Amino acid sequence: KMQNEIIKPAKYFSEVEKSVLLALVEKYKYVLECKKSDARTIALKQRTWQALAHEYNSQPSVSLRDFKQLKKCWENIKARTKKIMAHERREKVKRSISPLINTHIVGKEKIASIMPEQMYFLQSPPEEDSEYQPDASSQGINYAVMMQVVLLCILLIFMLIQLHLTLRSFIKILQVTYGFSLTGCVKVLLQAQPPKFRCPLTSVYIHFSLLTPTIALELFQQSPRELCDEDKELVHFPVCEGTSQPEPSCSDVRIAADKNYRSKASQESALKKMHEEEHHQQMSILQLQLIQMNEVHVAKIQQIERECEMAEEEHRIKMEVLNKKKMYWERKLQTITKEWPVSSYNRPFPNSP
DNA sequence: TCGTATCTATCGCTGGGATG
DNA sequence: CATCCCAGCGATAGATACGA
Repeated sequence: KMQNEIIKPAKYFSEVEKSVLLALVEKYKYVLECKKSDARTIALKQRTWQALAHEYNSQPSVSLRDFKQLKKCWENIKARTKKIMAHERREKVKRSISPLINTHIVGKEKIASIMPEQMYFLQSPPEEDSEYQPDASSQGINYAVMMQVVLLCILLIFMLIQLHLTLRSFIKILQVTYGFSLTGCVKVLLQAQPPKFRCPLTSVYIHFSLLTPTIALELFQQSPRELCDEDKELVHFPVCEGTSQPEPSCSDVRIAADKNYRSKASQESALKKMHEEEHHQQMSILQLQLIQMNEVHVAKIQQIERECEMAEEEHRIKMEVLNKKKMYWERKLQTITKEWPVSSYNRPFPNSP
């Protein structure tokens, strides 16, 4: 009975045990929290959990747990965190947060950061716009961002209808003014302005404030005065007010366009200026694309490094097992040679009666 | 290629036991 | 006794295998 009590692990995970588990899950989160479920990924997850359990059990001051227990514990932690953060969000909406709830789970932001796509809609809304920083380190498809893209596309279609543009002419404008395709434009828009994901309207209107003068000149031949009014209408869309700071360059262009189109005499110089600005825009977009590419490559290298670490760990475990086996057989061989030296090979077998 | 069956991981809920 | 935690269970979704 005593032995059983010693071997039997503590029923509850202590804070130390939880922090050890959390650190290990954080370490392997790219495998464990991967949403893919094909045979290869599932097998990899299984092996990773086993490796994690091995690593966990080799830590001091933790009781022995198998990987299923650890996995379940992590699921419970996730579920609790989600529940609490959802509750917090509801409370925040009601503007009455209990301080007790806030401190209930220590490091819940850390837990949430391991599974950002699961927590996106449960996180508390930002206090100030400047505080909102999307997790740049999170990899894979962010479904929330995908939703924003879909919304953005719907919004674009509505705006096209509003401006009496056909899709074909809109794409042509994009090609003429920016020199790249519609998809490229949306992509750059999203990549260039991550803090504005929560306010797609702002981004769209900033872009349109750039586009509108060109639209008028190149396609519709409207009077600059009319266009200026239209532009102003777009720029003063209520959602933009106080939600986020517009890009300085965009703002400059907008102001420049606004001023220049008020006078017919300065139209040509304004055009030139516009083209210059557009050129600058193109260059900055290219720069952003380069930065993005750079980031992708760095992330890829980090991912490979992590995979290397895991492979090394797996290799180390295998080597340990093999060495133990080797030692076992060597010992056995020693025992046999002691009992049965080569000189006395015709002696009867020791265990035989 | 499509439809169906089977398997498995994940998630949410809940009962039972431990704890204060 | 209320609360919390662990672990079991059922529902669901996605992957895979297989036959028509």
